[in-house]
Amino acid sequence: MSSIHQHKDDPLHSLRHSAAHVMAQAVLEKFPEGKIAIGPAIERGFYYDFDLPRPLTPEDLEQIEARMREIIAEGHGFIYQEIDEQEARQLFADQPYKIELIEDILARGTDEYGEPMKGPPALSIYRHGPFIDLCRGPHVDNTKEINPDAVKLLSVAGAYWRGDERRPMLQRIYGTAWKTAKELEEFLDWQEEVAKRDHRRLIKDLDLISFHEEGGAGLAYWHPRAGRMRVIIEDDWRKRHLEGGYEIVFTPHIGRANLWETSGHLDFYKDGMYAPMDIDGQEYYIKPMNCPFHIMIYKSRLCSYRDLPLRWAELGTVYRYERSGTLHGLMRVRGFTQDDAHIFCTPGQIEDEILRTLDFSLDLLRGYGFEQFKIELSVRDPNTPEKYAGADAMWEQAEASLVKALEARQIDYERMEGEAVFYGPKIDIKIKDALGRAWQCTTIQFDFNLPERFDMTYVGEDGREHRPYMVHRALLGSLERFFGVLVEHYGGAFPVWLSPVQAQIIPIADRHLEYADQVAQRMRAAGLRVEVDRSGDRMQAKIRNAQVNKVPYMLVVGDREIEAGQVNLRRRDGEKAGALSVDDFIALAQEAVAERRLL
RNA sequence: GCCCACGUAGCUCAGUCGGUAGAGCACACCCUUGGUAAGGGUGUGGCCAUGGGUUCAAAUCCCAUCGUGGGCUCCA
Repeated sequence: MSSIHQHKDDPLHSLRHSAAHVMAQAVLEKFPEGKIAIGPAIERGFYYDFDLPRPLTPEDLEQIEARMREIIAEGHGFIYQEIDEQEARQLFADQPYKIELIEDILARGTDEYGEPMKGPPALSIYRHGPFIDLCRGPHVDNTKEINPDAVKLLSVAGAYWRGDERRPMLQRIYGTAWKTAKELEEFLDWQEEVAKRDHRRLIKDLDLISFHEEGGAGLAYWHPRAGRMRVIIEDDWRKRHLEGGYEIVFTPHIGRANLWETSGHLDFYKDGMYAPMDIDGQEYYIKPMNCPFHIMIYKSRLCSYRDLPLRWAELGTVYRYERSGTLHGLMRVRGFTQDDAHIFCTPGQIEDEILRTLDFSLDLLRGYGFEQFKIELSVRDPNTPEKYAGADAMWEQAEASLVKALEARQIDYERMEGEAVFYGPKIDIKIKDALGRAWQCTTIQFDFNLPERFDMTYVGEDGREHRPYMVHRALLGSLERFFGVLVEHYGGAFPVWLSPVQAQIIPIADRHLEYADQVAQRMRAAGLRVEVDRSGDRMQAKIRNAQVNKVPYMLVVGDREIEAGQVNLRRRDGEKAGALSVDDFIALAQEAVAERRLL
C-alpha cells in the first residue's frame, strides 16, 4: 500500500500541514477541553484527528472553516523550536496523545506517524499565535501564506487513534488546501467528476448490477446487460488464455475441512472464511481461494519435468468474509470471481514464466484501454527472514526473476520492502483510470508454502522427486471489481466492443417499425447487439433515452431512410454522421469492434 | 467490527411543532405520427427498511436489527 503521506518536499505539503495546524487551533478554541492527536498533509489535502466532547456537525465545520480564515488573516508566523523532554511533557501536560507521541519518539525513534526517523530522536514544536503543536514541520513562514479562498473543510469521519481498533475512536476532519482559488475549484470539479463516474451510481442507472438488502450485503446481481458484457469479457479471457498456453479447469465451490487444514487456511485465514457446513458428518467450507483445488488436480497423477510448465486457469468464484464496514460497491464484495491461474514449473523455467505472465497481463489490460500502470514489487523484510516460508535461495531466485522480467521490459516499478506475503514475493499491477486513480488488479505471486504443505513433487531428469515452483496469478483480479473499474474508467460509455447495446434503432413513427426490425435483424446476423426502440415516445425522446443509456450508435429510420434503404447515424458523442447504407454501417461498427475503439 | 450520518413509490427526492403521505421521472392506457437530448392527458403504484417501545396519536421521538454512505481497520 502506498503511503498516504505526501512527500515533504512538495510545496503544497507545508501549506496543507500548516492549514491543519490552523484548523486545530480553530477546533481547540471551540472545544477548549478537546484533545488533539495527529494532523498530516495527505495527497489532496490534510486532516487532523481530535478527541472531542461531542460529535461534530456540518455547522461546526462551517464555523471552524470561518474561524480558520480569520486566523489566516491575523498573520501569525510559524516558529520552530527544539525542546527537551521535560519541556515537552510540560507543554503537552493536558494532551495525552501528544505525550504518547513524545514517549514514542524518545523510546523508539519513530515520528508522529509511527515512521522511523533519521538521526537521533529529537523533539520539536511549531508555534503560530497561541497554538503549539508537537511537529517536525516543515511549515510555511506565516499563516498569511495560506490562501483563505483556497481552503475548504470537506468531511468528518471516525478514525482510531493510531489506526488501532482497540484504541479510542477519534473524530477526523478532512480538509483541502491549494495555492489558488482556481486550483481549489479544479479539485472540486475533479471530485464532482469522480462522483459522476461512481460505479455504484452508474450500475444502477444503466441497469447493470444490483445489490439487495434481502439477498445480503456484498453480493452482486448481474443483470442481463452486465451479463452480456461479462460474457464478452470471459470469452475474450478464455480465448487469450488458450492462445497463451493455459488450460482451463473447473473446480468445486466447497471443500472438506482437511483440505483447508493442509493448506493452512484454517490456521491463517479462518477469519476470512465462512462457517463450515455439515455434510454427512464432515465439515465443508465454501472456498475463499482456488489454490488447493488446483493442487488436487496436480496431485491426481505423477508429474514429470517433461510435463512442466503447467498453466491452469479458472474463473473461480470465491467467498470471503469482509467486515461490514469495508464493503464498497463492486470494489469490495463478499463473493467474487477471480480470473485465477496457477503455474507449476521447474526452477529453471521460472524466469521465462514470470516474463511471460507479465507480458500476458499487460497485454490483456491494454486490451481494455488501460495504458498507464503502477507496478509494485513486494519483497521480504530483510530484518525478519524467519517470518517467511521457503528457503533463502528460493526467495532470492524468485525475486531475481521478478526483477529481471520488469527490467527486461524496462518497466518502472516501486520496490516495496517487507510488503511480500509470508509465502513468497510478488508483483502487483495497478491500472490507472481516466481520472488518474490507481486500481489494484493484477497480482503475480510466488508460493513457497503450498507446494510444501501439499507435498507436491515432480520427477526430474535424474529420476528423483523435486518440488515444483508455484506461481499464483490473477490478472483482472476479480471480475466484479474489474467491471466496476471499467464502469468508472469509461463513465459508463463503454467502447463499442463492450457496450451491452451497440446500436439503438430509432423509428421516427410507428409505421417505420417494420423496417427498423428488418434492419436490426440484418445487424444481429452480422454479430452486432442491436435494439429497436418500440416505445410510443417521439424521436427526440428516443434519442435522449439512447443518449442517457450511453449507446454508442443511434440509428434513426424514417420515410427517407426506408426509401433509400439506409439508416441515419448519430453517435454517442453527438456527431451526426448522416445517412448511410445498412452494410456500410455494419462495416463501420465491425471495424470499431475489431479495433476496440470507443466509437 | 468501530465512530458519525442516512433509509419515504422501480428511480431521484419533498414531507414544519408527533395528527396514519406528496412531486418529477419510470410504468399502463388514450391522444399526438414526429427529423436528431424530454409532446399532451389520465391512471396504477408506498406496511414511510424491519422488529420492539413511548404516546390518545409515530414517516416524525427512543431502542435493537438489517442495509447504505463518509472514514478507521483489514485485504495471507
